[in-house]
Amino acid sequence: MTITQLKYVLAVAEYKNFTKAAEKTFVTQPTLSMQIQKIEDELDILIFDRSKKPIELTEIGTKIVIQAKNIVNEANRITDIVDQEKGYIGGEFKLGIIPTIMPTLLPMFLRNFINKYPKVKLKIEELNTETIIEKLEDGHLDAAIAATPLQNRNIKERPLYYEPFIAYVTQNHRLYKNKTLEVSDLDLTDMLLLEDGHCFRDGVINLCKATGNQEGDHFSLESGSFETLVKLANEDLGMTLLPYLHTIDYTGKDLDFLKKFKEPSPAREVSLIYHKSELKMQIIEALRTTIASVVKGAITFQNVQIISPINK
Amino acid sequence: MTITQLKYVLAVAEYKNFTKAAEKTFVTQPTLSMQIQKIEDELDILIFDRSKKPIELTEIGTKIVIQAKNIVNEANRITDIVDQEKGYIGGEFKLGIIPTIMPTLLPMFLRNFINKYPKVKLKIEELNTETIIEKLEDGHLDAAIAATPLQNRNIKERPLYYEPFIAYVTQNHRLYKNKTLEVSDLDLTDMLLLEDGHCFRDGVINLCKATGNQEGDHFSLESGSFETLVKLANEDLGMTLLPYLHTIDYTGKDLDFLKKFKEPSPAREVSLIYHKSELKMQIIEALRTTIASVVKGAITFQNVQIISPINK
DNA sequence: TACATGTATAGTTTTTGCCAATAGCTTTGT
DNA sequence: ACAAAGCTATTGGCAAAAACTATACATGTA
Repeated sequence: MTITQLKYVLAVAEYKNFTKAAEKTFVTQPTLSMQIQKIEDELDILIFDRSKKPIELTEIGTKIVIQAKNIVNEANRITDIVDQEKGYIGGEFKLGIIPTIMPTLLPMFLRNFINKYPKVKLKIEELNTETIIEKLEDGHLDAAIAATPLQNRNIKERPLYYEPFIAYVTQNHRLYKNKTLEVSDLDLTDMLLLEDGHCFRDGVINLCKATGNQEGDHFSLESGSFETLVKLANEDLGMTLLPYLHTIDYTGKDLDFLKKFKEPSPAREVSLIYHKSELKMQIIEALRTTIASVVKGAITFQNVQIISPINK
Repeated sequence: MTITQLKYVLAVAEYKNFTKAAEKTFVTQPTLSMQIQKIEDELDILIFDRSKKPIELTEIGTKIVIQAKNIVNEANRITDIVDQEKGYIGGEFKLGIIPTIMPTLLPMFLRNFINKYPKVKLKIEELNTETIIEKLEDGHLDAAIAATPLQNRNIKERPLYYEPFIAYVTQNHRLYKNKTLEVSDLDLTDMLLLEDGHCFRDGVINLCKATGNQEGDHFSLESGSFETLVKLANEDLGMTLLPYLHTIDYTGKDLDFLKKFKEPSPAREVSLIYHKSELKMQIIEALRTTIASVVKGAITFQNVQIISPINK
C-alpha cells in the first residue's frame, strides 16, 4: 500500500468516476484502474461498487476513505514541517471569505500580506459559510474568514476581531430620534435583510429573536448587498443593520443615519478558520498576524455581545 | 515519499544504525542508505547526522520521525479496519503483563482466549510498568495489563477489575487479633515490601503514606516475590499486603493470617492498557471481554478505594 | 599499520508504475 | 432496436525505481 494509491482512492471517491479522477490526478484512467485494483487485492476487499452508476463506495470503502484521508493529511504535513523548519512561507494557499467580510477586510490586509510573503500564491474565493465548511472539510480550501462560532468539531477557529452591528436608520423611521439603540428596540418586521444564505442575515435574525420580537409576516424584500439595503432604507422601506467596517467610509449627513448600540453592543465574531488537521499552519499563522495587525488600528471595541451566525 | 521510506526512517531512528535497521526491515543496508538519501533529497533536509557515532537525529529529523510514526500508525490501521470489518481476529499480538498480575490472572483467561481466538498469536512478556509504558509508546507492545491509573496521555485504559489488598498477618504480630483491618492500622516500618520497580510496592507505600504513617528508617528486607514475603512474615519479620487474587488458594490455618480491610477496602485498579492510536483494537476488545468474563466469577468487590500505583 | 565496524557507491536484476491502444460493458438517444 | 457515447478493465510495452551483490570509502581501535 502506497500513499499514491491512497490518493487515487480519494480522487475516485470524490469524483465517483475513474476517468475524471484520472485527469485530476494527472495519470491515465488505466493507471487508476490498476492501482485501485491492486490496493483492493492487497486488502482483499472491494472499495468501490462499480455496478452502480455513478460508482459508489462500499460500506468498508467508506471507512477506508476516511482513514485514507487521515493518512494523506498526515503525510502532507511532512512537507509542512520541513517548510516551517526552513522558515519558508510559500506555495499555493486557498482562502475562502464570506461575502459580507470580503469587500471591507480584503483591501485592508491583502497588499500587506503579498508584500510580506511574496512566495505565497493566494487564491481567494468568495463563498458563503456553508460552502466554506464543506470545502474546508474536504480539503479544497486551506483556510477561510467567516463569522463564528460555528460549532463544527472538524474546524478550528482563531478569532480576528469583533465587529459591532451598526444600525442604519433614516429620517422617517421611528428610531431616528434615538441617539443610541438598544437591542430591544429592534423589530424584525421592519428590518431589511440580506438574502438567504448570508450568515449576517442569520445573525440579525438571531439578534431580533433573542429580544422576543418575533417576526410577523413582514414584507420580504431581500437583497444580496448592503448597498441595496441602504438604498431601500433611504426609500423608507425599513431600517437595516450593517457590520461596523461597512460604515467607516460614511461621511456628511449619512453619518446621522448610523446608530450604534449601547454597550455591550451586539457584534459578530470574525475568525480565521481552518481544518483541525492544521495543514499549512505556518501560512495560516502568517495570515492571522498580518490581519490582526491591520485590524487593530480599525477596530477597538472590547465590550461586545457576540451574536451567533448559525441559522438554528 | 512513500510509506516504505518512512518505515525505513523509523527503523534507522530506532536502531541508530543502518546495518541493524536493514536487518530488522528485511532489506539490505544499501537499500536503506539509498532510500533514506532519497527522502532526504526530496525534502531537501538531513534527517540523520551521520557524523556522530552512533548516528543521531538532526533537529528537524526528530520532528520528521514523530510525524512519520503518525503516518505509519495511521497506515497500519487500514488493515485493522479491514480485519474488523471482516470479523477477522488474528495475527501476532504482543501483550505485556506486570509481575504481580501475571501468575494469578494469566492462568484464568489464557486457555479460554486461545480457544476462542485460535488465529491470534499471543506473545506475552512479563515486564514492569515503566517498561510497559515505553514499549506501548514505541509500538513494541500492542497492549498490556497493569495497575492503573497511569495518567499517561498516550495510553488509554480500560479497567478490568478492582483487586482489594489483603493483609497477611501472623500470630505474633500486633494486628493478628483484629478481625478486619483499617488503613490507619498500617505502618510502613513493619511492612514487608516487594523490591523496587514493582508498582504494587508503590501502591502499598502510597497507601501507608496516605494515612500519615510516615516511614522511619524501617528495616529493608525486600524481595521480588510474594512467596518470599509470606515466608519472611512467617518468621515474624513483619506483615505484608497481598493482592486478593494471590490469596484465593490459601487454605487451612493460613486463612487466619489473611485479614481483609473494612470497606471501602483499598484496592488496585487492574486495566487493559494500550496506545491511544488504538491499533489492533478488535483484538484488544476480544481480550477485554474474555478477561472480564472470567474475572466476574472471581472478583465481586464493588465498594473499594483505588490506590494509585504511581511512585510520586 | 592492520583490522573492525559501519555507510556510501557502482553495477545489475527485478519489480512496478505508467502509458497507449483497445476490448468489454452499460446507458442514452434516435 | 441499434448505433453512439460514456466508462472501466485488460493487454503489452517501456522506463523508472527499488531491490540485490560486490566493493569502495571513512572512522575508530588494537
